[in-house]
Amino acid sequence: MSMDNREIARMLDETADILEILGENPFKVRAYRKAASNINRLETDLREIWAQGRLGELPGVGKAIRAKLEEIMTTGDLRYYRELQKKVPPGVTEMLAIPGLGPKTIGSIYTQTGIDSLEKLYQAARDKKLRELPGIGAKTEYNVKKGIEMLRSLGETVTLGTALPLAEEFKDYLKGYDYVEAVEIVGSIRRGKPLVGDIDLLVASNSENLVREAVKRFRRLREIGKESQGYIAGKLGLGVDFEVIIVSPSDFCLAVMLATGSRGHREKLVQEMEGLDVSGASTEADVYGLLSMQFIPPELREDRDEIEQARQHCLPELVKLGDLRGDLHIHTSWSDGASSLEEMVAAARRLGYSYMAVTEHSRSLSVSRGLDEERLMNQVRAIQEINRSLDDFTVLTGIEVDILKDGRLDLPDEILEQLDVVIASVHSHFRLSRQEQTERIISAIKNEHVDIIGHLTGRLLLRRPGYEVDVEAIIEQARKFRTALEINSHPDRLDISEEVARLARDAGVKVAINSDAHHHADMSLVTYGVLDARRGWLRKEDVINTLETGELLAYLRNK
DNA sequence: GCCGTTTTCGGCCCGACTGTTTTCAGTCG
Repeated sequence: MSMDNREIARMLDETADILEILGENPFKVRAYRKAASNINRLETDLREIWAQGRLGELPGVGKAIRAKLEEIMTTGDLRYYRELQKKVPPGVTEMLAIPGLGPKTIGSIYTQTGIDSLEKLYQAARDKKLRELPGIGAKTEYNVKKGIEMLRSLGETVTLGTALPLAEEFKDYLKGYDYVEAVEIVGSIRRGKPLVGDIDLLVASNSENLVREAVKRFRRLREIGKESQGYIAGKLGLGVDFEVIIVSPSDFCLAVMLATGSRGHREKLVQEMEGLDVSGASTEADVYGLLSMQFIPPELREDRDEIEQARQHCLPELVKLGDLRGDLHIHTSWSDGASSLEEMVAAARRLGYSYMAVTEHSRSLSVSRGLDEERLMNQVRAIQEINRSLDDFTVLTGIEVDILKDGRLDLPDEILEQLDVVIASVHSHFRLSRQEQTERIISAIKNEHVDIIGHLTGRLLLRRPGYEVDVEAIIEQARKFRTALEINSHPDRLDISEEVARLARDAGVKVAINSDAHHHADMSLVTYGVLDARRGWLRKEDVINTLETGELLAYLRNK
């Protein structure tokens, strides 16, 4: 079987997981993780790089990993990885997802008890057996139980960041056949939900048998599941389920609409359609038109009040990717970014931006090589130097300053006031009480130099819930002090969430859609942030980085 | 396991918190 970059990266990452549980040299573990993350971000197919004999040129790929990549290229598998899996079964590495439980503890549990699945671990925790092991007490046992319950509640979902690129590749593949008249991604992916259960594709074709055969030849296919007339389901690489529904071209438009959902939205539509002949409609807009409604963008079809608003023709005009004029949250190799300042500027210009703000971590975040005053001022001078050589692009100075435990900021006001953009973010003390956490963030909001609050809740999808904060109180203060909230676009974060985004909008609080890129390739992740914003009903005027350079600078100065 | 205009060997990201202990290992960002 052939694996794509992301599957190969996944295999290296899982190798790192196992090595970590086995107690291997942490630097070796990190080497595998680094190689995996670099491969994940490649824009070129690894196979192509291999064909050119250039695998060794990839950063983080030395002699040993190159040999493993070559084995994957030629055999489609990796013996080293299979051998490691025999020592540490997949059910054991899954335990790494439990918050507070790390490789050492997992290794010790597994070697001492042989527990090799989340299910068995849960039973052991419930039966109070875990606390009998050395180094594990009642508290850890309780956290294990809670952690597994949290993981269960997530169900069998994957992030949009995993599913969407795969869905698009599938769609493009099927579109290439001349007997396929149209393909559309439908279901929750089309609506831009941050977590999705599977990939749903709708195909318009008069040759449903040929389409099913084509599906079976898709290079990302892993297994075929149910199959029937006009329908085929199964599993793709990365373990993502899919369903393909094939309809005749004349039924396509209405079928797309119904299959896009959500269920609640669809049910209301069907009610509206009763007694109405919509068979002549060739676009979704036509159908909504026949129902005397505005076209409802898929991101809004969540059965909130979109149908009512569409009927009254007062749906907002949602912000679009093309509205973004710049990115206000960027890291470079000055702190923990993987790309140089120059590479990030080049990437921003390729995206057609007019500006970007360099916002490194501040000194308290020493893991990330956070900047102290001196290095920050050196960077400001470097940025001024770059700006002198650019006439159609502005690099803004900035910082992602740490909000300390007591709500003070990690850098003094005299420094912050010299910067164009100040983002304040929480990176520590996640377990404060809701009130303490809220007060801490509010004191950052009140600082006159703080322009944006970064990733407000710190949530990581499928990994950890956000910390407890009083969102309403924060929005109220953000409105009062004219501080914007960030939509952190990383598909694992999408923080603030669509719900909070809509609350912010309704309160008149501005939002910044940022990439938080640590690598030049990650600047394009704003597509996910834009989906989040659209699901939060945001318009262009709600988003500060849709402003032109001059307008933005004026806005920041008036803050 | 990777990397090198300080090095082909010896570094590589470190400090704080948590829960377990009773002086510290493990986890996290």
